Amino acid sequence: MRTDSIDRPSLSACIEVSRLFGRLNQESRERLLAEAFVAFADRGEVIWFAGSESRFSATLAKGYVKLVRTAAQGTAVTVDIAGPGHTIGLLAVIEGHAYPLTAVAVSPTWYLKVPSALLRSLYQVDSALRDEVLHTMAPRLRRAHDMMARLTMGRVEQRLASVVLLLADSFGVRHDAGTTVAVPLTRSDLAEMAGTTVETTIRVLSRWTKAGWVEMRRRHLTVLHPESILNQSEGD
Amino acid sequence: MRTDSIDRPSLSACIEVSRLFGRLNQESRERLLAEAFVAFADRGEVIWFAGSESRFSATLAKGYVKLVRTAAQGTAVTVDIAGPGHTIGLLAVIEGHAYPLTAVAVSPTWYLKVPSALLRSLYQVDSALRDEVLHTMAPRLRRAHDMMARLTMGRVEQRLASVVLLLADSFGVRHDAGTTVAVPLTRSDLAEMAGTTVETTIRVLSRWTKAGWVEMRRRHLTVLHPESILNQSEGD
DNA sequence: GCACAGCTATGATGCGCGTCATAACATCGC
DNA sequence: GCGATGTTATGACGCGCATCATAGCTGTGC
Repeated sequence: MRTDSIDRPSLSACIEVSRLFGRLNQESRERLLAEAFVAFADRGEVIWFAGSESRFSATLAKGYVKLVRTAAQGTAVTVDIAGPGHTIGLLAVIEGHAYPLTAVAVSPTWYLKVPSALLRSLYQVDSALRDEVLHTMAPRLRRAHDMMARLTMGRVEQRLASVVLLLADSFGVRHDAGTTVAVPLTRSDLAEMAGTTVETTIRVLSRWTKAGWVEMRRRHLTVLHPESILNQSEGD
Repeated sequence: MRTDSIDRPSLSACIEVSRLFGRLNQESRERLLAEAFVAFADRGEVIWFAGSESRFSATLAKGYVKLVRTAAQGTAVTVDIAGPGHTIGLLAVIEGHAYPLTAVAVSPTWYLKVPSALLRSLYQVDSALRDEVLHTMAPRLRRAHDMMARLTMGRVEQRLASVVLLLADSFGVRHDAGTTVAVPLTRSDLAEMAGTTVETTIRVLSRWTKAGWVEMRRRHLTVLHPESILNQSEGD
């Protein structure tokens, strides 16, 4: 089933949800409305490839995007995930570099496509935007360092736990029983993030399911006992 | 042997080598000269702990500092290394957060200590400084993503190779025979960066030494055949 | 309905590397 | 000089997890 264009958000809706463009001054905002446009990427579709010239940034309105680093031999590692409100490709565009990472939609995604020239000129003019850029970079750097630390040390089970909890933290929807990760991820996606294989990921997740710590339907993961999945490996 | 205070660099020398403060306007520069001061940290000394309130940033003049994340159980992971010209603690100070990482000197280090209040006020006033901050963050984020990818995938031997080559690239001194890493690192430091144990690191390095790919004296590592140490694991 | 692709699941096998020894050196302080 | 501490080095053992193989399951297109 294809996502209908009925879901298509308006230009201004895209700007609204954005942390980056949300507080733009009137003039900048109008330029954005005039020159930026809304685009769509289906699940699995590549928005841009690592190494290609940066022509635009993408501000996500609906859906989720994984940022992937592909190694020489073909193994791919997901180093970050972006959701609604996030802007990706920002640094590459502003600094005029090629995209360092490949961006792939993990769910049907609507996003605001801002041409490089426009973004750069807005960046020059609007000092509020400049501050916002820094504010969006800081947590990303911190997340990256955090994940680096968690990934380099310890058991695979711990690493998976870290990944799952980070996801629940960043994109979780809390309800009575637990927290459901809003991003629709396959075991393969999770494996790619934790730096392990699909098989091991499946094994660990079924173990957790049997223990009643998580629940999984389709591509949606619900964390019931965060402490348990974290401690199992630490304590033991 | 303690590093003598004879080596102590002047305030202006510290500012000179800095990428961040190098192009400051006259007024900002004078404030810096008036309110910042030079400090020293011996090898192994902690400059600040993760989680503590950020009171100052540090601009390195001589020596090297590792940025470490310490996990709950005590295992430490080095997520970044800074050398002369680099400024650390920047984001924490500007955003008014606690330091996210622990900073430890890996060699006798002289640095410029810039109080938070001063840095923040300079940041507000001087727009050139603001741009520089972004320029210094971008490569760090890229490096972090790069290392994340390399660390999550593959053999320990590859990961060590990545770490060593990154070091040679960032802090290498080229000469006829090869590239010598300027940072004095122990096997334990390298292990901490590659996410492995000291023993394995030693084994791998002796293997490389026997193959004639690297040379090591004291804490100084020289890379002779970069391609070999990278390919051994990939190709095989 | 059927076929096909993508995802989930489970079991057998082997080896990479973490863990636990033990010891030779180097470096520093006294 | 001496011992204390940190660093480098090597060997034995065993488990965790990647790899390979196989199969049930779910959704999508014809």
